[in-house]
Amino acid sequence: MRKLSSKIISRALLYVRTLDVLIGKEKKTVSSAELADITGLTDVQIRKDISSFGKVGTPRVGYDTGELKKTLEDFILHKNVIKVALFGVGNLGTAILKYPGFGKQRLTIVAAFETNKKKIDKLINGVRVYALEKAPDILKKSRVDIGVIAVPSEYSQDAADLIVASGTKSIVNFAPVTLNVPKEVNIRDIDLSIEFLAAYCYNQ
Amino acid sequence: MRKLSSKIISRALLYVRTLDVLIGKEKKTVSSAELADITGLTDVQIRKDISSFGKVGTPRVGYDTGELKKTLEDFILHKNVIKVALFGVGNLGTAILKYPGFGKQRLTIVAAFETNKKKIDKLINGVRVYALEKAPDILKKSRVDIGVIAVPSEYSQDAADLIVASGTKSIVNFAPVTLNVPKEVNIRDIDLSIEFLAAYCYNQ
DNA sequence: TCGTGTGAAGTGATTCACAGCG
DNA sequence: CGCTGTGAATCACTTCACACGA
Repeated sequence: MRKLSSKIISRALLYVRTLDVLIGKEKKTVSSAELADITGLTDVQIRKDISSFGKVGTPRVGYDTGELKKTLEDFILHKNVIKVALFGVGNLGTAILKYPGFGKQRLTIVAAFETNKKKIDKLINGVRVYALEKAPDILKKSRVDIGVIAVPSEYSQDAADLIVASGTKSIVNFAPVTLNVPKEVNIRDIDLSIEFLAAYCYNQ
Repeated sequence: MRKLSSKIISRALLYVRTLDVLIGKEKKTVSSAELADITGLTDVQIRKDISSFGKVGTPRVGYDTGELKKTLEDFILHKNVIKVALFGVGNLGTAILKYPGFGKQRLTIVAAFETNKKKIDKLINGVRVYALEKAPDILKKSRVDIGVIAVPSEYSQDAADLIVASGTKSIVNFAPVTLNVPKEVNIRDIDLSIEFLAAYCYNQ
């Protein structure tokens, strides 16, 4: 199996999200043109993407919504539960803990880590907040798939080091800092300032 | 002037962020190789990007940090203050209001809108929270550059409609929904579930 | 005929290789 | 030399055009 590009993966996840809505509406089949209409992409691109996961469409009918969703999820996720560990329970971290969308997408936050004593040992939306020092132990026990960094910039590299040391190979970084990690670790940077400005600049 | 791609813009903003740090450290000049080392990109790409904004480097010395930052900012931002209006003051919206990074990047949140009466008229981090119904009036008065959608999915299209009606041409959307807007409006979607899963999938 | 699947063509982005300049 | 700037080549992605199957 060849490595899928980051772009195809993001679109595939968008298809899964869309199919989820359609399935909720009891829609049994969907054409690439309908998916294109909902997602804002083109029908050809959607067919091309889907074909790279193995063919599942029926000419003149389209795709079976449930089957397509399962095909995509199985192909790109491989497992039923993706475990997340969160570093930093400030405003953004708390927002992530309370984010309602994760359940549907097989995502579970298994632990959060903080240095602020007032927050340690609290339970937020069912997730336990631990002292940062407990991270190595806890990460060793429950192998997590993704480490999320929502700590202040000064501590973001420390958080990254903890995540890397635990063997986790994927990081989502909200700190406006470029982190140093081994090349086998994948980082997805989300710098809110850059995202906002990029949205604006693109139209200038 | 030709239209810059979204990718170049994001990288340029990353250079600005990096230059900001270097300037804070009193560094006067920087080479493309150093920038490459800090940002994780290649030196050639950085030179190519910079050259598309007009040449400013000196052979054997590199770029003047202050001058380069100014060139990039002036070229892509065009103005000194980028105004943001926020829709939704839930967990994520509050995190955005309290996000410390905006000041440095010429971003200012000028108003927030909510339906929850308990939050209306409050001041969060210096930003006034208004009833959603006030949005058309307020947006008309203070022309904002970016509308940020952090409301529950069900109301995200309504928020988008208000933003579009006000004449704002850039939207950052955190709701896991594909919004319908005229083609001259640029939307940047940030679906946390998709971002998290994409970070994970890319390594599988 | 309608909608899928896909090789081929086209477009856009990145990397290479090297010219130019202090 | 060391570092920038850039045409040329390569690579990646998207769109086109059309074959095929129910």
